[in-house]
Amino acid sequence: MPQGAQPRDKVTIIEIADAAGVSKSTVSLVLTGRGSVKPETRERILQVMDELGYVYNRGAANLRNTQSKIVGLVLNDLSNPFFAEFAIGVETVLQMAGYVAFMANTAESVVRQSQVMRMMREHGAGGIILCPALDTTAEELALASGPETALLVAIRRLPGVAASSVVPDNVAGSARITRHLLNLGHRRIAYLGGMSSMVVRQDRHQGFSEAMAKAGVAIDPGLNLECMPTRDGGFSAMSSALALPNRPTAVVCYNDVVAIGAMLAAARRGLVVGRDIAIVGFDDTSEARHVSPALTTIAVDAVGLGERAAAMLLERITNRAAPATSHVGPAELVIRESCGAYQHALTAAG
Amino acid sequence: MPQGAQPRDKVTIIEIADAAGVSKSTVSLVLTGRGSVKPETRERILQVMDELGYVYNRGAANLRNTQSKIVGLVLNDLSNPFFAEFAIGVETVLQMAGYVAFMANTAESVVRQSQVMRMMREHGAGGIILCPALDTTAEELALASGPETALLVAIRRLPGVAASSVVPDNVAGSARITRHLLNLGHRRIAYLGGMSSMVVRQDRHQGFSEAMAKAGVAIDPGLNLECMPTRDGGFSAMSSALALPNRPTAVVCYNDVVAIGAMLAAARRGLVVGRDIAIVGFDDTSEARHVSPALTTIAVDAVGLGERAAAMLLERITNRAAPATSHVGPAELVIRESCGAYQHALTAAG
DNA sequence: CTCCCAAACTGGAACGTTCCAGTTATTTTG
DNA sequence: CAAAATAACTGGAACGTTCCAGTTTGGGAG
Repeated sequence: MPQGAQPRDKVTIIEIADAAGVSKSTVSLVLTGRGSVKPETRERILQVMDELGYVYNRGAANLRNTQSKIVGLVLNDLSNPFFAEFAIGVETVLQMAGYVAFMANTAESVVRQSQVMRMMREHGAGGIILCPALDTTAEELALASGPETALLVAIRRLPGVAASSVVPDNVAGSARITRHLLNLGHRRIAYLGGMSSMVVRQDRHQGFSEAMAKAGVAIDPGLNLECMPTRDGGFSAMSSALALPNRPTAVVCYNDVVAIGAMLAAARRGLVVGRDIAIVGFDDTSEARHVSPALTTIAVDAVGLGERAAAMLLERITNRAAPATSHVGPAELVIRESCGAYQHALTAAG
Repeated sequence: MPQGAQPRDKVTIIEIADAAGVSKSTVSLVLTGRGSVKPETRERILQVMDELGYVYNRGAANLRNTQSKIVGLVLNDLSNPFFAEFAIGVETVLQMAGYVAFMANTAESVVRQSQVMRMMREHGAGGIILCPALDTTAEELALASGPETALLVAIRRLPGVAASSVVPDNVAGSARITRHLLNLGHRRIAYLGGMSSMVVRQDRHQGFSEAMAKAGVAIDPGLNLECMPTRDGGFSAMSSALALPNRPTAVVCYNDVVAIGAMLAAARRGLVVGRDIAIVGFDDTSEARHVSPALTTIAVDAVGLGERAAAMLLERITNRAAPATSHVGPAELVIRESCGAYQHALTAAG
C-alpha cells in the first residue's frame, strides 16, 4: 500500500465512486471491463483504487454472477511426488485460464474427502478434480457432488460414477513392462504390492496376467503378494517373497514407491538388484531415477495428465452441455538398471 | 442427492424456509447454530435441506461476516518434496480448526506470486502463509498483502518484512553438519550450491563459515561454488569442483537435491561417495534416505514447521491484536553413509 | 437550429446470507 | 393468577457487487 493511504480495513466500490466523483455503476464498469468508459475516467478510478488500497470482493460479485472461477483439486496423497506433479500440471492450466485452484489433501480419508468437497461447493467452485481416496464409493460421491459442480475423477478410476475421467493406461503399461521381463528370459515373475480391492491394482494386475498368458507362462498364485502401497509395505512384502522356497527371479511392483521398498529388502538379503533379481516399478517418479540401481519403470507423465484433466474440466465448466468424457493417457516403458537389461545384453553378446 | 429430489440448480435458504414452513431467519439459526431452535423444528429443516440438495453459500454469508475461514498457502516449488511435506503439515492444522486452504504453486515466479496473493485476498482469505519465490522483495510484498490479511512468511526469511515467520535454524544446522565433517578429520571442505543472493544460502553458508573458523580451519575461496538449487545444478557444480587441481575431501551442499546431483557427479568420476569423498545435504527429504549411499543431512521436520506455521497464523487471525512472532525450528544432524562416518569408525578402530 | 444517436454515465433492484429488534408462545415466579 | 422471564420464532435492513433500464452529454446530419 502506498504511503499516505489510510489503512481503512474495508474499502468498497462505493467509496471509490465517491472519491472519484462517479457512481458505483461506473466503477463496476471499469472493474468488469464491460460497457464503455471514457479513458480518463477509467484512469482516475484506477488511481483512486490504488490510493485507497481497494480489494475486489469476489464473494459479493459471485452472488449475482454464479461464475466463480474457482476449481477444487482434491488429492489423496500429496506426499507422493506423483500427485504433486499431477497438481502442478493442473495448476498451470487453471492459472492460464484465470482460474484459481482450491487444493486439499485428504490423506486417503473418505470423511475428510467429503468435508473438503462440501467446502469447495460452498465456496462456489465450478468444478472439482478428484483423485479419490481409497474406499471411495460411487454413492458417497453422488452425495458429495452436485449438478452445479462439474466433477472429474483422475488417476484412480471409479466404476459407476457418471463423471469425466483422466487415467493412465494401467493395463497396457503393466503388460508392457511384464513383456519386457519375459523378453529378458524371466519365467518366475511375482506381482507385488497394492491391495486387491484397489481398482488401479486390478487394472495393473490384469495387464500383468494378460502378458503372462500371452507368453504361455503360468502364474504361480503364491507369487501374487498384496501390501499397502508404501515403501514399508514393499519392504515387508518383498522380504516374504524372498523367504519363499522357490523365489521369483523378477518382480513387477505396483508402483515405484513399493518397488523402492522391495529393492531395499533385496539389498538387505545380500542380493544385487539388476543382477541377482529384477525389480520394476510403475509411475516414473523422480525417485525412480535417483535410487541405485536406477529403477526400470513405466512413465505415465503426471504433469501431462494434470494438464489434460484441467483442460477437460474447464471445457465442461464453460460449456455445460458438453458430455462427460474420458481420457486414457499413454504409459511408456523406461528401461534403466534394476531389471538387468544392461547385464543381460552383455551376457547375450559375450 | 437422494432420488426424488429435483436438481434445482440453486436452492436458497428461503426455499428451505418455505418448504419447512418457517422463516428464513430460523433456517439461518440452525445453519449457524446460534440462538435456540426447537429440536423438532431443527430436524425438519435439516431434512428439507437434504431433500432439496441445499448447498450453503459461504460467499453470501461472508458478505456480512468478514470471517471467511479461508487461508491461502503459497508455495514456491511444489515439486520439491520438502514443500509438499510442509503443505501437509499446514493443511492438517487448518482442517482441524475448520479452515480450508487455498493452495497455489508459484514455481518461483514473482509475478505469479502476486497474482495468486491478490486472488486469495479477493476471495476473502483471512491470512496467507507464504513460502516466497526467489527475488521476492519486501516492497512487492507490502503491496500484495494488506491490513485485512495476516501474513506469515515461511521457510525463506525475508529481511525487512513486518510479518510472522517460521524458518528452520539454518545457521545452527549448517554449523552442526560442518562440525561433523571436521570431527571426521576433513580440512579441505567445499560449500556447494545455492546462489549467494538467496537469504537461506547466506544463513547456511554463515553456519558453515562459523564452524570452520571456530575449528581454526581456513576456507579456500575457490571451494565456494554457487549453482541453482536443483539436481542438475549440483551435478555441474560438483563436476567443476572435482576438476580442481587440489580437490576437496568433503562437500557441504546447500540442500539434499543439490547433494544428490553432486553424488551423481562424483560417481560419474569413479569416486565412491562415503569412502573417496564425503558429501552431505540439508533438509532430510525422503529421497535422502533412498539414495545410495544414503545421505547424511540435517533434518528440519518439514511437517512440523508447517503445523507450527498454521497454528501461528490462526493465532494471529483469531486474535488480531497479537503481535507478529517468529519461530526458528530445530535442525538436527542425521548421520547416514555419504559422509563416511561408518568407514571412519572402522579405520579408527582398526 | 433541431433532431437523433451513440457514448458516457447513473439509480435502484437484485443476489443469499446474517443479525438486530421485535413479536408470540410458553414457562417460571412471587 | 398476574407479571415477568424465557424460549421460539420472524421481518427487514444490511453486506458489496452486477446489471437492467434509464438519463444526460456531445456531435453530426439534415
